[in-house]
Amino acid sequence: MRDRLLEAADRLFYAEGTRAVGIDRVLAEAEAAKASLYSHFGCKDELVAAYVQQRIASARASIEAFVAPIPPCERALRIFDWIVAWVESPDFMGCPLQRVVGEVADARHPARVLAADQRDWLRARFVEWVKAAGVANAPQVATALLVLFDGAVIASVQDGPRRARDARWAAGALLQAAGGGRAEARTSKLRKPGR
Amino acid sequence: MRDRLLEAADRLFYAEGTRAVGIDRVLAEAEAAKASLYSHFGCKDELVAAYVQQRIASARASIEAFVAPIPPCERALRIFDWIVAWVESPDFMGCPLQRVVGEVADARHPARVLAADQRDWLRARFVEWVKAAGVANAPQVATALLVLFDGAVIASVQDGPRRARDARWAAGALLQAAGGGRAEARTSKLRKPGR
DNA sequence: ACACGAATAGACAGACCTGTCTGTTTGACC
DNA sequence: GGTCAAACAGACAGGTCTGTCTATTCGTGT
Repeated sequence: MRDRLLEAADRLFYAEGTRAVGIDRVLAEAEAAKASLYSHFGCKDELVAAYVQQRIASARASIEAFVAPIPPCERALRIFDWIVAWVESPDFMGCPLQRVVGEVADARHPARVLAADQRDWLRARFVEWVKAAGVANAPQVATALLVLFDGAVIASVQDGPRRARDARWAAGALLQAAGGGRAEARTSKLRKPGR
Repeated sequence: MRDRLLEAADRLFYAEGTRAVGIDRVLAEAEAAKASLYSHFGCKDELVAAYVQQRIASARASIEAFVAPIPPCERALRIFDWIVAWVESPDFMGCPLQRVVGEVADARHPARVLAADQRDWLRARFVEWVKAAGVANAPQVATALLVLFDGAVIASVQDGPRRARDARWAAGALLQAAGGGRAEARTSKLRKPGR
C-alpha cells in the first residue's frame, strides 16, 4: 500500500511538480483512500520527503551500477554518459532534487535536508573518480565537474539532450587539461599544467 | 500603477515562487486593488510573464553594463565574476528563469517562451565573447561555458557562492586549454591541444 | 466464530486560490 | 463646474487544497 502510494506520488510529483499535484490526484492514481495516505505519511510534506528519498536511493543505485564495470580512472568522464542517457529518456523532466529545491523555499524542509545529503554524496563520488583519474588538483577538478553535472541537467531541460553532450565534451577537456582523463590520454605531454 | 504591481510581484515571486504567491499577496504588497491588476495584466499568467520579461530586461542590461568596460577577449571569462557577484547578493534565490521553468510544466506558457528567447540571447553572447578570445572551436567552447554558467547558478543555490567561483576556475581552465582565455595567458605553450 | 488491524468511501471544516462584478472615489483635463 | 478614465474597496462565486473524522468493509490469524 505504502509502495503504491509512493509510486503514484513519484510519477505525478516528478511529471508536474510537488506543488502542482494535490493529495487527491495521488489518491486517485494509487486508487487509495485518504486515510491510508495520512496513516502512512502523516502529512504531505512527509510524502514529498519520501518521494525525494526514493529518488535519491534509485539515483545512487543507478550510478553505482553504471560505474561498477568502468575502470576507476575513466569514471569521472564516463559518468557524463550516464547523464546523457538520463536526459534522453522520454519522460525526463529535469533533476527532481533541483526542482524540489526550487519549489520549497524553506531549506529546513525534510525533503531539502535529504537533497543536501545527496549533494555531499555526489561530490564525494566525483572526488573519488577524479583522484582515480590521476589528477593533481583533484578536489578542484571534482567540484568543477560537479558544477558541470548540474549545468548539464538543468540546461537539458530547456535546450534538449545536446547540452548533456556538450557538458561531456567540456568534462573531457577539463580532465585532459588537468592531466588526467581517459587512460589512453595519459601520455599527453601536459602532466602538470601549473596552477 | 502597473509598475508598482510589477515591482511587488517581482519581489514576492522571486522570493517564494510564482506558484506559492497568490494574487492577494501581490495586491497587499502593492497596496492596490484587484481590479487594477486584472485591468493591467488580464490574468495571473500574464503577470508572471511580465515578471519574467522584466527580469530578462534587467539581466541583459546588467550584463551589458558589466562587460562594456572589459576588453572583448576577456569577457568570456570575466562574465563569471558577474555570476559570483550575483550569487553573493544577500537576496539571491537562484535564477528566476530556471525557477519558472521548473514551476510551469507547459513549455508554451508565455513566461517560458520568453525564457527560451533569453537563452538564445545568452548563448549568442557567449559565442561572441569566446570568438573574441581567439578560440578555434568557438561554438563548442561557448556552449560549454553556457552549461557551466547554468551549473554555477543552480549549484550556488544549495552549496553557496563558492560554486560560482569553482565555475570561474573551470571556465578559465577550459579557455586556456582551448587556446584562448585571458590576454596574458595567450603565450601559453598549448595553442592547439588537439581535443 | 470472533477479534482486530488495515483499507475503504466520503463528508466535512477551514483555508486559500483565481477571476468577476458592483458601486464609490479620485483626479486630471476641457 | 462637468466629464470621464482610472483606481479604489470589497463582496461574491466557484473551485482547489490539506487534513480530520465517521462509519463500513475486508482479510487474516486464532
